[in-house]
Amino acid sequence: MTVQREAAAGNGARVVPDATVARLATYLRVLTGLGEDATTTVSSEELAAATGVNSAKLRKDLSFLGSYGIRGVGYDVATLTEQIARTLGLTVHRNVALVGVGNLGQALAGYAGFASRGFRIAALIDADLGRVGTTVHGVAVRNIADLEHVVADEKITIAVLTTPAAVAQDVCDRLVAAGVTSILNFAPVVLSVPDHVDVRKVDLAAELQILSFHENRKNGALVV
Amino acid sequence: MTVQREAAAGNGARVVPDATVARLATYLRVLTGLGEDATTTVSSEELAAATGVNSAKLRKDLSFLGSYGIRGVGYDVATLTEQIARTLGLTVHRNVALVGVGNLGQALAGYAGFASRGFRIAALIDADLGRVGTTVHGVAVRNIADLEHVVADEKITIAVLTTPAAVAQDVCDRLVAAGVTSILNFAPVVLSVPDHVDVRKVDLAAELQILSFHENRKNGALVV
DNA sequence: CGCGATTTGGGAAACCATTCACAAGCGCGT
DNA sequence: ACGCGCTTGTGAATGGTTTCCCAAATCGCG
Repeated sequence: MTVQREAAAGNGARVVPDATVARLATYLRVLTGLGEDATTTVSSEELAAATGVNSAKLRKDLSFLGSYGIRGVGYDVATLTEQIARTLGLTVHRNVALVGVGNLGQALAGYAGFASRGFRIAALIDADLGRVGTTVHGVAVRNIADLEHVVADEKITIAVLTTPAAVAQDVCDRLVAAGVTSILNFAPVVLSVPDHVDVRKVDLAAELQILSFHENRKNGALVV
Repeated sequence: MTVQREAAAGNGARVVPDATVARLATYLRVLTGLGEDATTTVSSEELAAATGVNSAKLRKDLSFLGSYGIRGVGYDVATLTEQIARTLGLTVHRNVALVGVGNLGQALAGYAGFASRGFRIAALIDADLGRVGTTVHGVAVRNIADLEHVVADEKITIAVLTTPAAVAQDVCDRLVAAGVTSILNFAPVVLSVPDHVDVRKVDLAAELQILSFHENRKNGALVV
């Protein structure tokens, strides 16, 4: 049975939908919390409540990873945690470079959530010579002139971009040329990159604007 | 013509799809940039290229706001900018409270992108008495004990939550009780709120995990 | 003043994601 | 050993989003 899913996968490719991937991280966080209590199994209903999704959606999401639940019982917390981590590629260690050590960059460099979930900020890079050579949260700030060396030496494939908007595309191009294949972009610009590079954008002002839209709707409904 | 859209809108309600709203902020940013050059009109093709979307999608997005384009010509930059701003509710001034003045909170408090797009950080709130009374980026840090007063006095409806995960739900409850109806949550927890409150979550570690998934896919394809 | 080049707006089709609904599987109690 | 209650996994239905495509509108030019 289930002929088409395997078939569509081709040589081992695309099976987990994007929307599912985006939720796996949340499931993983909640599961990790459950693992610290001595909880050994969860039902889809419980996990769904804790992660704020519908239980059918959760089951469908988990079914993309394989069949790790037990009918009548639920999911084993340890097994499920491991499978999600494996799917997300968190079993191999990933070094991350952060470029642009301004306010936001410094805050992210010290963000405990990165370290606690297996991402090591292996390099900080900045163009401001006043900052180069200083140490932020235990990591030395390197000169952007050495970007290519740093990326190669530390075997970095993921970069966090917190530079000013004006230089973001330039820095992005250099990162890509140096071998980076995933970029988390906080600069308010649309980066253009080759197909093999993934970019995720976090636009803080946009988030507030989206909230503003909904505020507007709430009030607008009253006014007429 | 177009009977059902108006009808579905009821007393002036829901017409712009969520996916569209999320992109409007990007369009607005690019348009603002164009306005500063002396560009007076853009075609959907040009604007689409600059914002990294498909031109058909862009036209459909804009058509939800009304019919502000001119066939054969394009969109007037000034008009379109204004219409998007109006749709997003950016014509009225919005005061924002930021709760949790740690590393990330301080960085966000100073984030130029908020101020430049019409959001004023009207209040900083923290529980650490060592921080209360200090000034960060020109705004005094208030005691969390006064949260309710601050929210009421400053007429705040939008809050940014950058507290530790452990207290996020408590703080959220108090914000909601005090009248906040939109929350931008950076704490890695799923907040539960009443229906009339909107929450948007920014999960920085999740973003890296999603990138990690794609890194994994890229390599996985090579290995087998 | 009419024609061709251009570009919007939107109907319709294709695609993806969510939700529903239930058969199949599992463990426990008897 | 067997049935009962519980929970998964997944087809099918639904809903939302994107893409395709082209008629209709506008401008500039001869």
